[in-house]
Amino acid sequence: MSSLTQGLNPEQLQAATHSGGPLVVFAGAGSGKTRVITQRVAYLIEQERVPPWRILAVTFTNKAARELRERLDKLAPGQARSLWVGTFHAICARLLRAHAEQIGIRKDFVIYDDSDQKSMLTRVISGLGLDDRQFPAKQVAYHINTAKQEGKGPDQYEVRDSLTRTVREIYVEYEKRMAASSALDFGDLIYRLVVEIKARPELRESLRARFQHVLVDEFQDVNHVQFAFVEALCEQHRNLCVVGDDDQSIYRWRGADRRNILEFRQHFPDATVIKLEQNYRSTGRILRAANAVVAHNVEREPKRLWTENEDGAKITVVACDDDRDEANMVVQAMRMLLDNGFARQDQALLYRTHAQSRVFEESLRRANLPYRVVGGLRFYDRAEVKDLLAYLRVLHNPEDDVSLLRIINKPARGIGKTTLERMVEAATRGGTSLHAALLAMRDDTSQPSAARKKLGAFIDLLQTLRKQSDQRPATLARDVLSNTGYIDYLRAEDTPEADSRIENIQEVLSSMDQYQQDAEQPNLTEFLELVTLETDADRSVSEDSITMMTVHAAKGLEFPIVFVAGLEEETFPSHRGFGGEEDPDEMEEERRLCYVAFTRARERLFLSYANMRRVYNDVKIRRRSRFIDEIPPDEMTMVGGRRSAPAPQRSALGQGFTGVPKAASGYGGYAASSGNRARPSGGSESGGRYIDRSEANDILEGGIAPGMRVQHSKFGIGRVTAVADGVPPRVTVAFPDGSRSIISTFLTPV
DNA sequence: TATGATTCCATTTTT
DNA sequence: TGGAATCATA
Repeated sequence: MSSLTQGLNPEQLQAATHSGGPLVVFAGAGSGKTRVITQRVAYLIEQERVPPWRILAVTFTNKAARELRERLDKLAPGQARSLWVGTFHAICARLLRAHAEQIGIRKDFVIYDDSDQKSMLTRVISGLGLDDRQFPAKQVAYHINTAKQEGKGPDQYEVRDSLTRTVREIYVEYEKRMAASSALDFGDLIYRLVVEIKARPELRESLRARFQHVLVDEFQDVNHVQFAFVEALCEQHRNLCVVGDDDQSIYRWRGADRRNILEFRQHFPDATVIKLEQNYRSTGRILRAANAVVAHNVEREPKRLWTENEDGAKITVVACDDDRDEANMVVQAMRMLLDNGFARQDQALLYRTHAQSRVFEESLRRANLPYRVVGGLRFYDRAEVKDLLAYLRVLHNPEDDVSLLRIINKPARGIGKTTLERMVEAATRGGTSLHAALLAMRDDTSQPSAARKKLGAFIDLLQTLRKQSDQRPATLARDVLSNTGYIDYLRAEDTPEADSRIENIQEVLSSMDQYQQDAEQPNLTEFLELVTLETDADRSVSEDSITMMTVHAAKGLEFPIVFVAGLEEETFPSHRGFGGEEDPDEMEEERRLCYVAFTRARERLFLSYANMRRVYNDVKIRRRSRFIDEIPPDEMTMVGGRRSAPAPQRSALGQGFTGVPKAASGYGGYAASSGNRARPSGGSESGGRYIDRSEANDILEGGIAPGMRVQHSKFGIGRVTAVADGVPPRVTVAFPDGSRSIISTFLTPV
């Protein structure tokens, strides 16, 4: 046991070795949460002798699940394999398949992702003769998904007005079509299982008997059905351990309910409460800044995060003229850091919305710095990837309407709109799948013979594929590509994008090969499920590049250097409500988001904001974010704000910047430190208004540059005449009564 | 059926 | 502003 729990602090130890009964762990940012969960699972297996297959650990991402398994494998070799670890969705999908017969669904049901769901809804809405402008699929999807999160089926869905009445109508029809397609959407995976658990005592008993201990990570972001699921599993043995941080709850808009963790003690009055408050990740300054900001929230579990780490450098706040200026400042600082021995993968840039990434991408490209943008379009969402998967899905489960519709005329095989409309109509009327309608239509002599022939050819194609394949995913996929001429169809486009599409197809094939090697029993069902439940962040491998992502995507990650950009009112915190009144709950969530952003940083935190920002078509004046003002002034250094931006060349930027600005000697002449681990491959060129070396140095070393007016507590106000390298830099200042050399940290710009 | 024009949309997005 | 999706037209 001692080897198992070595190096844990008393609270961590208590959490890891808690033997049973409800337990809630409030785990602040960087408090070693993952470690505790892993150690706890190991403890249960090794000490309490709980068989691994009777332990269920729920994580919020597939990546977290993988990590947990890997770590556990080191702690308790050989035990990790049979442990139940996964996201709510993955776990529930697995349980639904295992009990499919009992529940009365196809064992090989497909999982519809958001875009599949939207296609289905679009069809249902127009099938009901409704105006799709009045009832956009996206909005209806939101209502249906919310209902499922709250555990409400069409029957429980509350009708309040004419809109909800129609939504309910759509909901009913949608469920019918989903059933005909043997498809489940994301929400269904959990909702459906909960419904069945409630309705079927024998299922309930078998699930209860199966899991002896349940652990849930990121509990602050659990929604109602998810909680109901967990509660149902633990009702008897009550061995439920939940871990989370209410300050890091950032998915309220998706149904996450912080009350689940805040009110855990009401649900389980005998719950043990443990708070992990020691932070092992960040410097004192970063932690104090993050704490100070989040302390402005009213509704939170009181806690005091502390650290034994040293204070570290002050947080640098950079004021910029506009968004382009901001991008240049940040990139310049990144280059300086690279010169000072930090690697590219040590640095991350976080922003509130994806839209902000573009300017930075441009700047990074100009600076020749490799970067990686996490999120945005999921790999498996690319059209060509979806096409290939749709073929596989149809071959595997012909009833999958959405996939069938997607591929029936791709590549074009002369099955036109009218034919399809008739088919859809027949399927809806008969309550059958499209596939059934397709077969019937081919055999219906009252249909035009040309159409019947084309349909017949398509049916034969599917037949052939189904027969000739040995059903291993990769083989099947290759057969699909060759028999349908899909690659040629792409190639025929003859565009540069087509090439990258073909590459993407190749990547799918190789991921299939990989899967076949890794999986115990490779099969199409499992592969398809894996692919729909996998996100882009899950696939991302760390390369030697700077990482850019939204704050949401950064949750759970950490970096030595973190830049948070766009700290302006309206941007971060994001929008306010319509009437100008801001919603306090929303503002608190924004503040938590800010807390998450800051606490990703280990050593250095850079914040930036722009006084002017392009928003869609026009330029808006921006005010610095209140979150900056909530940071204790002592913890930060303000840089910039004094530069006026003449930049006549700015307009030339749009056409692509080619020349090297005249002033561009500063960066090239910079004396690099000896500890270089990575170097920017670019030359000394930089785009936009050039930031000279002293300015860049400001950003890094505390905002002191020649020419600036600075204040010293003893000598008063003076002007900087020179800055010498060093950390912190020594600054020569001309005071009224003579020149002095002073360490920059004793100076404040005025 | 392929293209160019037009229109629509834009917060975050663990699954 | 920019991109994706849908529409119109040859």
